[in-house]
Amino acid sequence: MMKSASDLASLAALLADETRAAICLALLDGRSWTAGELAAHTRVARSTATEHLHRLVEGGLLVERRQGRHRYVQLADPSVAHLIEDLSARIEPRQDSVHGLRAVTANAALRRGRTCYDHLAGRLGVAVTDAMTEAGLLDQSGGFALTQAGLGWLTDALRLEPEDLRPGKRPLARGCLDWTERRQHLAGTAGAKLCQKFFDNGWVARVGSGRAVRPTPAGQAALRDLLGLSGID
Amino acid sequence: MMKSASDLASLAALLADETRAAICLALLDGRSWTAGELAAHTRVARSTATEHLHRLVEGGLLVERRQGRHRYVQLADPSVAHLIEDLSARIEPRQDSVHGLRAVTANAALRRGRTCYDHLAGRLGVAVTDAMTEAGLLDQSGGFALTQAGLGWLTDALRLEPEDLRPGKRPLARGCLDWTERRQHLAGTAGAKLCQKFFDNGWVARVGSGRAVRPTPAGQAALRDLLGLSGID
DNA sequence: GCGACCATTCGGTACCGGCCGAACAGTGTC
DNA sequence: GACACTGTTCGGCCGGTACCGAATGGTCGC
Repeated sequence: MMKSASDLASLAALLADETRAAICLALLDGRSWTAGELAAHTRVARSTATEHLHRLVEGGLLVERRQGRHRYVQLADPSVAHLIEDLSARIEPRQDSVHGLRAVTANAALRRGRTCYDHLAGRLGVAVTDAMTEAGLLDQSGGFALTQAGLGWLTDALRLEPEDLRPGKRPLARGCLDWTERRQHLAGTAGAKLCQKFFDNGWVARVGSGRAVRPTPAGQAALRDLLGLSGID
Repeated sequence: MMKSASDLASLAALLADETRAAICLALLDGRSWTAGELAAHTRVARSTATEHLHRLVEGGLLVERRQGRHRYVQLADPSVAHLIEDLSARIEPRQDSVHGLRAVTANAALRRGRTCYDHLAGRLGVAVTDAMTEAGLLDQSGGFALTQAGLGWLTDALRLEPEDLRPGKRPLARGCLDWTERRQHLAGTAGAKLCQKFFDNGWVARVGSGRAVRPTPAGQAALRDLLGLSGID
């Protein structure tokens, strides 16, 4: 019993450093970054970034892929992303008075819509989730689960493959608490597949180089037709 | 954006110390402990424990209640318990070859059944969850949620108050990953109320002074009658 | 009031860990 | 092969912090 206290502490220690925390937050976009990119992003020397990545990989939070002279890292697992999001959601909802026009517009874009590792978040993610609940596709009254109608909708209307929607190790549907909206949105396997389909169909597109996304005109039409959502930008 | 990295790091830093981690794990039993008890439990000087408790309260993980010359602390919130359980679940499932008879029997008792902050866990908690799923009271196929039948069962068969089962800030039903069974069990408001009812009815009783619980004879009969569960000890 | 007891504050010490720069190794390019 | 570039290793510096013991402040029981 006492042993697991030190395990818990070691795990928490991985995120207890500002630079490592910034690295993990950057990787929340679900993509692979090189060590150099992360060093530049966190404004530390490359040697320092190397050491951090070593610890994070050692601790199982990240996985690496060597390719030529590059070292790509990404989050090990959707559950890691979930963990980091959960921790972020606990942070006091402070009034972040970020100064500078670029920061403000970037923040506004993120609030409007973004990816949260592999699913949609921000106002867009919450709007989709709410519309699905309204339509009886999602049940939030007794927890957070897809209904039978919801499963059918994903395969019929959205043309997802049924074998992609089997409950496996990862839960099919999960609520993920949004740190800007303070509301739940759809995560889990279904949330990931839905997000991927939105990208494949050209319904959403990335804004800039970060995690921000916004619906395309075709996407706005699809949201209106499929979920009765209008006025989503 | 860069700002929240330091927030995340500060939050993680609270759990990144072995003594503070041990304190939080001890408080997972849901009860209030005094500063002195925690100091003895973690084998540090009282002055050291005081400093740790100060930081944990400051960081919002714990709340304190002064009463006479005692200072009682407990976890601030069910979501804190959830967070700590989530982190613990990520810890490598190592073969804990704990030596000594007392440690072995204590561990066996914990594996059999225990409370996880405010709901049932261990083999007992998983067995109840599985039986409820089997009976169509709980839906794990599309997520983790109570069915309409499940809600009715809680009020009719278990005589829980309907007003206690309204979806509020805390989700009604949530899956909580067990670190011994590696399986989900019922948590959230419904899990807490169900656990409380089990105690009130004398169906389960604590074993020793820790978190371990086991069903009473009356509890075994109730589990058989209500859920068709037999052979639970 | 006096003595137990719980908790807190305050120096002081020791150690861990983040950071950098410089040197070095591996990889791709001209 | 020379060069540029990415990433790694190593030594050294520095700040933060976990820890303790002794002294102090409250609170309860006699």
